[in-house]
Parts: sequence; structure tokens; C-alpha cells
Amino acid sequence: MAIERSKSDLTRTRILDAAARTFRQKGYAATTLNEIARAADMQAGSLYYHFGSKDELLEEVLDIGANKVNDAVRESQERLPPDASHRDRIRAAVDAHLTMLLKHCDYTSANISIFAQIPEEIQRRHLPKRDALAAQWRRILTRAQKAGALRDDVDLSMVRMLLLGALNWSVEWYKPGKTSIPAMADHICLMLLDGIGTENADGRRAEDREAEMV
Amino acid sequence: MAIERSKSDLTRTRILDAAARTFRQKGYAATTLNEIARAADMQAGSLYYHFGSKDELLEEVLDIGANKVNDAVRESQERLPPDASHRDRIRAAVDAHLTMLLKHCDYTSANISIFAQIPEEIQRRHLPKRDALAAQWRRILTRAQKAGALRDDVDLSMVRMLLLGALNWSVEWYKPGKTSIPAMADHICLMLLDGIGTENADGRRAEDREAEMV
DNA sequence: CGGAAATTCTAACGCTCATTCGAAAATTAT
DNA sequence: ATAATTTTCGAATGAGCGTTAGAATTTCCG
Repeated sequence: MAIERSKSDLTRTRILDAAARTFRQKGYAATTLNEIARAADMQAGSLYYHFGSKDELLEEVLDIGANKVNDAVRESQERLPPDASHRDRIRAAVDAHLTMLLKHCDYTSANISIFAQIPEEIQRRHLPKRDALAAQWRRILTRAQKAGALRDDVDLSMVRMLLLGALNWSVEWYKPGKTSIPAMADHICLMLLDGIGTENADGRRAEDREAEMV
Repeated sequence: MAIERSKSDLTRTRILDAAARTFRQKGYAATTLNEIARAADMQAGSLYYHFGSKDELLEEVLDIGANKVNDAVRESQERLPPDASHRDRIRAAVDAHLTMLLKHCDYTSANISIFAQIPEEIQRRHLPKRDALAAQWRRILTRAQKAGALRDDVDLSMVRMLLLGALNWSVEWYKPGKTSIPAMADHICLMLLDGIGTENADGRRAEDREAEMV
């Protein structure tokens, strides 16, 4: 699927890579076609042989980013054994989401960080892709709750928003090398599922907490 | 402190309000002085009687936003009785942070949402204010951990980043009327401190989970 | 009311940007 | 190699931007 055929396709990809990286760093409006062209080793006018406009370039970057994280999360679930625990399912999705966001992909992080500040019409056209990812997460969490792995007195859509917030916001502070993605995934799952408090708010889990102390 | 004196001060505030709102909606680079002026009922050129440049206007909006959330969180702690539980302290800080972000203040949400995409030099000049807020949260969490209210095997700076991520990301999805801020604060504290997983739902023991942590 | 000061308007400037287009160069096919 | 085609270049265009400065207006104060 990702096999480049012609030389033209390679150049297209080079331009898209440059655009994704620059959009992520500077934002959409502040990025000039000159910067993108320079990062792709060509002149600004030459971009128009491959793309019709700056907006068109943006839309393609957004789509690629959304597809990558969608695919990563979906594959993380397909890769699990059928009898995997819901904790493992959530943990795998968190890991896949974070890895795609922070390690592999300027497209994904560009999508996340510039989306709020692009022209409205492009936002609207891109919404279905966002909804697809939301639907994946909704399904993972709903299944876990129905199976009894998540408390049934919580608002799952709010949990989902807060969880995705913790994940997505990492593009604002993550520095490669300083933090490990598996450690992030562990902390997220620990907070989400077990909590990091030791106080006994409702008397539910005193024994577990003692067992967890190191 | 917030008392307006002259008519000029009122106009200044009107301009700042308009700028904060527009920056938040469209981003910094995509916002024109014409839009700000129109939203403040004047002509673009007139803005220069009150502000030296677009950058100067931005810096003032950023500072006001940072101050507001800093003050809100600090006051939320001062308002608590000296013997308040650490759960209550965290809950109060979460509530104050969210309320300022979502309810009271375009300045705060503008600060959060455009910061990554403003000129580098302005970012750098504004960093101390960001650090002040981070320091407040660090103190709240560290005290809770030292008092034994938080597990001592978690990386508090990572917890802080993830928690602030869940809070800050809400500017991207929160719609007034559709969600209640206290309910959000409740869910955050529940997840953070207790977790929403059910006890041994997947048949695994606490020690097993511990083994995965590193 | 009348003059001074404060504030806003208006029109213009220079600059940068996205975009266009015909010529040049590079690549491919014959 | 030569012709045909694809790709890139480079200069030009026009629109819109932040910004400026003087004229026009409003506000303030005696």
C-alpha cells in the first residue's frame, strides 16, 4: 500500500513530509509555501505542479495523519488474542495512539495540533475522519464497561474526552529521549483504571491498595 | 485591581476582550487587526493609539490569561481549611483550573490554545508565567504524595503533564450547556485518585499489575 | 460656549504572501 | 540521439496584511 511508484510520487511525499513538519511547528497560517518548498528542496511555484493550493496540501496532510492513527489503533486491537483482558485492550490502544502521535508521525501530530485553527470549511470536511477515531475509542470503552471491567456509574463519553485529552496534549510537551512512551502508557492506564490515590474514598479497594504498595 | 478608571482604559479592555476571543477562535497568525477592530467597534488604525503592535497586543492577552488561571488555582487552595484532605485540595484546584478555562475567560483559553503557534521569542518571554502555574501544581501533588495520599511509586511530573493535558484539552471540545464543569472535575478526580476500573474484573492481581509498571 | 487634549478615522505605504504562467531543464520514449 | 513529455524554475501579479501619519472628530475642562 505504501509503495511509491513513479518519481513524481516520491516528490509528492517529500512535499507532504515537509508540509506536515512545518505545519506542526509553526501552525497553518504562519507557514508559508516558501518554507515548505525550501524544506522539500524546491521553489514555491513548483509545488503547484503537485498540489492545487495550500488548502489542498493541508487537507491531504490532515487525512494522512488521521488515517495513520486510525489504522494504528485498529491494528492494535486486531493484534490482540481474542481472550485478551479489557485492561490489555485499553493499554494496547493507548500505546498505539501515543506511539503514532509522538514517534512515527508528523502527520498525526500536525493534525492534532493545528486542527482548531484551520479554516472552518476544511474542519468540517475533515470531521468524519475524527469521528471514526472517536468511534473506535467509544467501542473499546463501551465493551469494557459492558463486560464489567469499568465502573458502570461513569459517563463514558466524558471519560473518553479526558483520556484523549491526556493523550493528545502530549504533543505539546513530549520531548523524544526525555520520556519513554511505554512509561507514559503505564501511567495513563494506572490512573485511568486503578487511580494513584491511597485515600479510601468509598471503601472499595483497601486490600488492593495495600497489596500495591511497594 | 480590576477597577477601570478612564474611558481609555475601558476601550483598552474592549480591545483586549475582542483580541482574546478572536485569537482563541482563529489562532494568532490567522487573526487580522481588522477583525479585532471590527469586534471592538472601531477601525484597525485606531488600535495603535492603545497598543504598539499586534505582538504587543498578543503578549498582553497571554499575560492576562496566565495570571487569571494562576490566581484562580492559588485562591482555590487558600480558601480551603488548613485541615482539608489532599483529595479536597486536588479537587479544588481541578475545579478552579477548569472553571477559569471554560467559563470565565477567553484570555485563559486563548493562552492555552494558541501558545504553541506564536513567534518563538514571545513564547520564550512568556515561559515564566507558565512555569509559575506548573510550580503550583507540582507543589499540590508533591505535598499529597509526601503526606501519603498519593502512591509513591508514580512519576509525579508525568502525572502532572497527563492531568493538565486532560484539563487543557477540554478547550477543544467543551461546549457550554452540554457539559457541567463540576461533573468534569468529579470524573477527573475519580480517574486520577480511584480509577474507574473494577476490582479484579480481569482476574489479575495487584502484584501482576505492579510487575508491568517498569 | 470655546479651546485644548484625547481619541478615532481615513487613506496610503511597503511588504509578504499565494498563485500564475511561459520558459527552461530534466526525464522518458522512440 | 532526437523528439515528446514531465517536471522545475523564476519572474510577475494582485490581494491583503501590519503599520503610519495627518486630518477629523469627540471629549474634557475652564
